[in-house]
Amino acid sequence: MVNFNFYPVDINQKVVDNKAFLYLYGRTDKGEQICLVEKDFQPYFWVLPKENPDELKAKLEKLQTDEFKVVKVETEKKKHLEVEHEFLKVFTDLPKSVPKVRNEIKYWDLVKDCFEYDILFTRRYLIDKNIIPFNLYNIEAEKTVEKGKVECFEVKEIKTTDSDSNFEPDIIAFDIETYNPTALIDPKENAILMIALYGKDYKKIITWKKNDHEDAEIVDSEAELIEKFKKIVADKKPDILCGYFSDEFDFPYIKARADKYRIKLDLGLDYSELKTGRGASTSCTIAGICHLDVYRFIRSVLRTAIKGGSFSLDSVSKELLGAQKEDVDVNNLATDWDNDTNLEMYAQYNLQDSKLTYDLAVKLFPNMNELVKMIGLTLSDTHRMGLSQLVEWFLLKQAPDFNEIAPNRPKRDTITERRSQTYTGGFVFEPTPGIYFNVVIFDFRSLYPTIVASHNISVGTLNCDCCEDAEPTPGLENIRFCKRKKGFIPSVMEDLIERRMRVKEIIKQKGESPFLYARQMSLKLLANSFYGYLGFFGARYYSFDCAQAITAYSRHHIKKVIEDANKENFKVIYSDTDSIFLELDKKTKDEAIKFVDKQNQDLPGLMELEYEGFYPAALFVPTKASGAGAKKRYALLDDKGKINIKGFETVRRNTSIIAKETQEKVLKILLSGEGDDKALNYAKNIIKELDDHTIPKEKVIIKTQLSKELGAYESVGPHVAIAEKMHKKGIPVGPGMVISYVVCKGKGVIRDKAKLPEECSDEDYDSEYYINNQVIPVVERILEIFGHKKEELLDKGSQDKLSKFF
DNA sequence: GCAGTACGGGG
DNA sequence: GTGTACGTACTGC
Repeated sequence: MVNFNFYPVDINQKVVDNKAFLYLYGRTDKGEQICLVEKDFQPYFWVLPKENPDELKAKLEKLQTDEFKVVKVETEKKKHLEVEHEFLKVFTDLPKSVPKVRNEIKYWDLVKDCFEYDILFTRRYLIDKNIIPFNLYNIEAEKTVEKGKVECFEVKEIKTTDSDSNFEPDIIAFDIETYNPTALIDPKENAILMIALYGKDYKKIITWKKNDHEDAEIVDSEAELIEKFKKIVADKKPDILCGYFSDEFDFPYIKARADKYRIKLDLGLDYSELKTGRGASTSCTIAGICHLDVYRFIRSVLRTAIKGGSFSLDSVSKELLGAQKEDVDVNNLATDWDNDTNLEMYAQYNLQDSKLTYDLAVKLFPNMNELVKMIGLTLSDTHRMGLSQLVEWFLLKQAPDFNEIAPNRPKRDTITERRSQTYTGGFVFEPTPGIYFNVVIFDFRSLYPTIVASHNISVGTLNCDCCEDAEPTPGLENIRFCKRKKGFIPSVMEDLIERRMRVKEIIKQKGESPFLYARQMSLKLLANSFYGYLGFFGARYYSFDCAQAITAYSRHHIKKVIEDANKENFKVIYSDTDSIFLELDKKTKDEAIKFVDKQNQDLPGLMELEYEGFYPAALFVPTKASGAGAKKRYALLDDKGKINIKGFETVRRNTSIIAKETQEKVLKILLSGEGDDKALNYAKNIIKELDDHTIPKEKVIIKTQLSKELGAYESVGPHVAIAEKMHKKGIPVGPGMVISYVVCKGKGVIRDKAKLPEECSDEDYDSEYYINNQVIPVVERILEIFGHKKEELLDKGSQDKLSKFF
C-alpha cells in the first residue's frame, strides 16, 4: 500500500473483463504524472415506482438478458422537485446497460418514471465521489500494472485534504500551418508545413524545409513532422495541450494527415488514439491529457465579455493580452514555400500564434479553474460547455446535497411545446431618438439572481400547499412562492451570491489578484445564467412560471425606481431591464448618487441599485418601423472622450468595408459635438465618391463562404453564382472557400450582377447597390434624428438615378 | 412571410 | 462513450 497526494486532471472509462473501470489521470504533488484505477464503482440509475415498490424491486432484480443485466436494486427515500418519494436505485453490470435497462422497463405498469439514466459514467463517478479536478486529494492505493505511459495505482481510498494549494498545470500550446495554394482548406491534398509548440520555457517550430528561425527544427518529411510532434507531447507530458480552434481545425487536420501516412496518433497516456469529433461542434479528446480548445471556451463562456465582436485569435489576443498576431499575409505561404522564400518569417508567425494561444490559456486558467471547481467536472468537459450546461451540471452536482434527484432532459415534443410558449421580458422605456447631454446610468446589480434569492423562486416552492394566501407575484395572480421553506434553486443561488460578496470583501481588504477576480467573475457568471436556464427549452429544471415570475418582479422593481426618479425631477430617457438612463438636466451627479442610496434602503434582501456612471453625451436612433427609439441601440461618449457603440449593425464578413467605416465616422462626428451638418456632409461625400467611383473597388468587396459542393445548392445566391463562374474558368472551388465578389452594373437579381473582383475595375461596381443597400441603411436612421431625410444624402447629380428607389 | 442557407474560427 | 451545436441574419422565391 502506498499513500500520496494527487491532483486529478482527466478521467476515462474502459470495460475490462466485462467490468467497467475508471481511470483517473493526474499529477502527484511531487509532479509525477500517474493514473489511478477505480474498479469498484457501479453504474446505476433511479426508478420511481407507480404504487408497489417491492413488487417492482423483485421484478427488476430478476431482469437479465444476453445484452444487459441488473445486478442490484436498493430502496431509498429521495426528493424529486422538493417532494419526497421512495425510489429504487437500480445498478447494472455495465454503463451501456443503463439505457438498455431503462428502455426495457420504461413502459412497465409498475414504473412511473426513470431518472438520471443519461449521466455519463465518468461524470457520475466524479459527482458521487465528490472528486473535483485540480483539487488536492490524499490517496491510498496499490501499485498495479496497466498498459500505459504513466505509473498506475489501484485506488483503495480517496480522501479530501484541507490543502488550498493551487494546481499549476503544465500547459503546451500548438498551432499548425498548412500548404494553401487555393483558398480551399483541404487536408486530403495539402500538407502540414509547420507545427509550432509553446510552453513555459519551451518553444519550437517543426518544419520539413530549410528554415533559419532559431527555434526551428528541420525534419525530412511531413510524416516525420507528425512523429516529432507525437514525441514532443510524449516527452513533455503536459497536463493541458491547447490550441485555438483546434477541435475543428488543427487536430482534425493532423489526424487526416496521420491517417494518410498510416501513423497512429496514439497521444493518449494509455496509448489510445486521439479521438476527433465528426462534423461541427464536437470535441477532440486525448486519454489522460486535457485537450483545451481556447476558442471554444471564449466562444461559449466569454462571448459577452469580448467587446470586439470577433473571436479570431488576433482580436481576442488584442483585447485580452494587448498582443497580436505577426503581421504576415498567410495567403502567400504556398507560393513562398514553393519558392523557398520568407520561410523564417512564417516560422515566426507560426510560433507567435502558439504563444498567443499559450498566453490566453494561462491568462484564462484561473477562470476555467474556478468553473471546474464549481461544476466538479474535468476542464476538458467544462470549458466547452455553454452557460445553460454549466448551470445544469452545477445543479446536478448540488442535487445530492439536497437529496434531490434531477428531472430528465426534455424530449423532442416537449421542446417544441416549450419553444412555442412566450412571456413578457424585462421592462423597456423606449428612448425618444436624439442626442442627449450629461447622462447618468443606474443599474441593478445582479438583478435576476437577487430576485431569485429574495423572492424564493424555485420549481419546488411554486404555488406550495402551505402558503395559499401569500401575496402573488406582481401582475401574475396565479403565481406565488413559498414563504416558509427556502427552495433548492434559491438556496444554491443565495450561496453563490453570498460567496461572491465574501470574495469581493476579501478583494476590498487584501487587494485584487487574478485568482480572486476569476473567482468572483465565475460566481457572477453562473448566478447570472440561472434565469436564462430556467427559461431555456432544453433545461432539466425548466420552469416557465419561474422564468416569468423573475421578469415580473424585475419590471415591478424598475418601474418603482423610474417613478421615484421622475418624482424627484430627474429626466428618465431610457430604461431596459436592469438599467436606467437619466438626463441630469438641472440636477447634479451628487444628487443622483444620493437618490441611489435612498432607493437601496427600500429594496428587499440582496437586491441593490448601483450608480454606473456619467456620460457627457448619448445618442439614440429610431427604429425602422415605428420611428420610436430602438432598444439596445445607442452610442455613448464617456468622460474620457471614448465612444462606446452598442447594438449597431455588427459588421459581418458579407458587409463591405465602406459601410462599416461610414457608420463609425458619422457617430464619432455627432457625439463629439461637431454637428449633424458635418456628419451629413461626410456621408453625402462617401455617397458621391461611390457614385463617382473614386472609392476603390477593394472597399466594396463582399465576402461569403461556400458551405457545400456547387451541385448541392437549391437556391443560388450571388456567391454561388460566382463560384460557378470560377469553376468554369478552371479555378478549384469547394466547401469552406470564401468567395469574394463585387456587385456590378447590370440587370437582374444580385447574383446576375456579381463579378469577381479581378474581373471588374473601380468603374464597374454598382454604385446604386452600394449606396442603397450598404451605406444608406447604416447611416439613415442616425441622421433621421436630426430631421435629415434619405433624399438629403444624395447629391443633385445622382438624384435622378436614385430617386426610383425611394 | 417563409424556407433555406450561412456565419463563426482555422490556412 | 449513460453524447451529436446554436442563435441569429440574410437571400431568394
